[in-house]
Amino acid sequence: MAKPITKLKSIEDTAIRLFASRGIKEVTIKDIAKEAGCSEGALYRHYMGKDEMAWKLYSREVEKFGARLEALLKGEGRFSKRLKSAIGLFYSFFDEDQLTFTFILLSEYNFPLEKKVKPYLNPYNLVFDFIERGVESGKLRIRDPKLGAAMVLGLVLQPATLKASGRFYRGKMGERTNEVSEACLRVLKVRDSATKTQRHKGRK
Amino acid sequence: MAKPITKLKSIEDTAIRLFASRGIKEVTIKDIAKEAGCSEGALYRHYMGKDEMAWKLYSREVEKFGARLEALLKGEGRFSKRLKSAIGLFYSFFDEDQLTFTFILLSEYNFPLEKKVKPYLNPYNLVFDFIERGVESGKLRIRDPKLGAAMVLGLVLQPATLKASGRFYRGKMGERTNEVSEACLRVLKVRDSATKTQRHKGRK
Amino acid sequence: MAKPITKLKSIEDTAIRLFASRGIKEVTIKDIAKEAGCSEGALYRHYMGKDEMAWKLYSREVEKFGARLEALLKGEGRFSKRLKSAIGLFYSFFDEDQLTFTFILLSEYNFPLEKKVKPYLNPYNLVFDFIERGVESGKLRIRDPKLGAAMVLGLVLQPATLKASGRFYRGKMGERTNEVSEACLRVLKVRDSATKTQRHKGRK
Amino acid sequence: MAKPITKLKSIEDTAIRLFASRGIKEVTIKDIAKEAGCSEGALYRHYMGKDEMAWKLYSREVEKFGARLEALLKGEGRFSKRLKSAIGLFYSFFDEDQLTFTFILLSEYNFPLEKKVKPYLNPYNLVFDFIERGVESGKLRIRDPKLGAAMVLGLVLQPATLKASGRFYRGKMGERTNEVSEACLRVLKVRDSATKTQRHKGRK
DNA sequence: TATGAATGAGGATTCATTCAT
DNA sequence: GATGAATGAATCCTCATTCAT
Repeated sequence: MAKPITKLKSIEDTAIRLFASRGIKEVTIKDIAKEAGCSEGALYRHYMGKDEMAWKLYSREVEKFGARLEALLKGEGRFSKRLKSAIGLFYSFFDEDQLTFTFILLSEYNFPLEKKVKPYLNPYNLVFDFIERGVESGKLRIRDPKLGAAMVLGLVLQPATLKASGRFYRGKMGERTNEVSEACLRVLKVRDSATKTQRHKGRK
Repeated sequence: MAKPITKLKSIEDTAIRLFASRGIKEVTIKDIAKEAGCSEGALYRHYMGKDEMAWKLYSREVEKFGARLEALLKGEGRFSKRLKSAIGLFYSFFDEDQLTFTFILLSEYNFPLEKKVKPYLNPYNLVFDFIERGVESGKLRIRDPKLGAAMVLGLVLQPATLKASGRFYRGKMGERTNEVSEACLRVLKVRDSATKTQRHKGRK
Repeated sequence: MAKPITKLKSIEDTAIRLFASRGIKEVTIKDIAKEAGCSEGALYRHYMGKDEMAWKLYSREVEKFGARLEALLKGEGRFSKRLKSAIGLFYSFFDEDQLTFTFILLSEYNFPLEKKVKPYLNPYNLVFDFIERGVESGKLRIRDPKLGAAMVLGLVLQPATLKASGRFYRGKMGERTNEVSEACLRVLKVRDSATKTQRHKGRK
Repeated sequence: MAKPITKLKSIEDTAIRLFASRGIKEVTIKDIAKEAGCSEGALYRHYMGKDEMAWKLYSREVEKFGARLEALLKGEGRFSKRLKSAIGLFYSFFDEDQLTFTFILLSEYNFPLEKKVKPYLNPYNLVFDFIERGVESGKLRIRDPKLGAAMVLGLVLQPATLKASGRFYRGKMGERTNEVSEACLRVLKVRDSATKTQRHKGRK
């Protein structure tokens, strides 16, 4: 156990870090090899090429996150509670592994359209389903769940994007969970007791 | 005199179209030349190189939009009215020139950090200033204008991003202006008559 | 007309020469560029890659030769006369452009099977058709034209192959045209006056 | 003790098969290891490297065949009989182990010129010596034994080459031994009783 | 001993940019 | 000017061979 028998982890960590900070296209195999402390060819034992590596890392991380998100959104509890937990999950992911979060955020549109993560682990789909169920059950007074999901996702992610690019406050994103969650509830026109309470507090 | 103008326009239109659909990095000079119907060298008559071309087109379009946005956000009228006009501007830009809109959206993080559009025409700055003035004047009951601006921008842009990538309804974005505007007002906790009306309707 | 505006000819000549002497696989782009006096990238203006270049040169030369062969084999005159002319053509091709001849000989089995020269210019097909017509018209007393064509081709080409690899006499292949032609006539059991004369002479 | 022998055999069989179907250069160590069911490193236990392996396999097979050929060509019996046996040997080799035959045929020009099989087991040399002795003893009425050997070899091998590449009849090559042998006798202008009989039959 | 990850020296290819015509 | 062939540095990738485990 002294030495790892493979440099795969080092390669992957380095790749995610570089992809996050410079974008996939700007990172060369040479860069990764140099920073991972291995030869350029080592990469090809584990991946068919740079593009495949980028996609595999991206989909793996998205799906890993998607699995955690699914557990929260499909779990027990009031709508508003689950939503808040989900946003907490987004932001704790950001705070704990900003590189991976940023990698995901920035890479989304850098893959061919036919490449798709598993649909049932796709965060956008999960959020959409969650909101659609909320609309159908009458808990949300908005009309269009697709638009609602898009707005909520943008609302949640844009502050993180801004922070990732260094144009935001220094604190943890987790500290914003409450404010952002309440904004989401207002966007979605949620009616359950938590929201009412919220509004009362807001008014006083 | 018409001809050279036309040729440059053809190059720029082609470049924006290709950049929007494939990303700057994936587009070669040869691609642009072929589709614009000119030689590879012709491009260098107008721009110093591909990167400069991409940046000039990007900053020009962002600033052109920024100028229109500024006129609305700094204009007369109630906060809610101006916000709605601004969102209408975003979405009519999208509907009328989706390629350019997409080019801007996707290219934002593809330039070196030191490249910056003129700050007073930067849409994010304009939105931030607008919201900050709203907070300062007491029209918005949120605490952090930076967070508010980020949330609102994400809320507005994410539906457009989704539509640009083909994962949204077929209609015009302009049709969503009302819903999205109202969501923004709720996010920002605007207090002026328009919002109140909105809430009353919502409660009944 | 002072300078050629392209180095294509130089590249192609060099490529054929190197392919002939070392085999396609053993020749690198760098080798070709160096000997052709150009950069490595120059090649890619004219061909999509090394493999495509090799195939294009191969098929072009085979087809060029095939066209000359066709004119002889489908021309006027007795069977034996045309056969002899054809063999003369093979050997004068060898004597005049040994590099190209050798390139063709050695490269035949270095291409994927689905790559095919135009069938009506394929020398093997032309010889086969020629012999088949001879069999059908009763001029040849062999049974199987396919076998006959294969034997004749091998008989004609093997001496050239040997010579190309430096394991043969120094003289011109053209000097062997008569002996080889007569051997072919005997293999094919040709009956027309020329052959009979030949046999009489042989017996005395 | 059976196992290691079997493993080596599996590597060699696989190598010959892959070399025959794709050419030495196109086959990688990884390919061989995968198809032979062993590790990449295992190969280096038996050979110093890929090139050495290819050459050892080639020369071993050529010499094995050469030994059998020598026995026939230097054996007893009329010239024509021995020639026919030799051709039978070529074709039964082909029929019984087409992969090895093809490997030999296609690999001949893929080794450095200084690599040579043992001269007294080299099939070309054996055929040349055989024919030279025939010429010297007056059994063949051709002048140039080197040309004769080349013609005969080409005549015999070309049909096999064609068959190996799938462009020939389905039957066994062995069925062509008679026709090909007789063609060789005519090429070589053999005079011994067998030939005369042949000609008589041919004329009727 | 057997494995297969890693090496590293190339090799093919790309492509923004230059420049002779 | 306009053209597009050529440049050449950078990039991705290959693969025989080595070697730590």
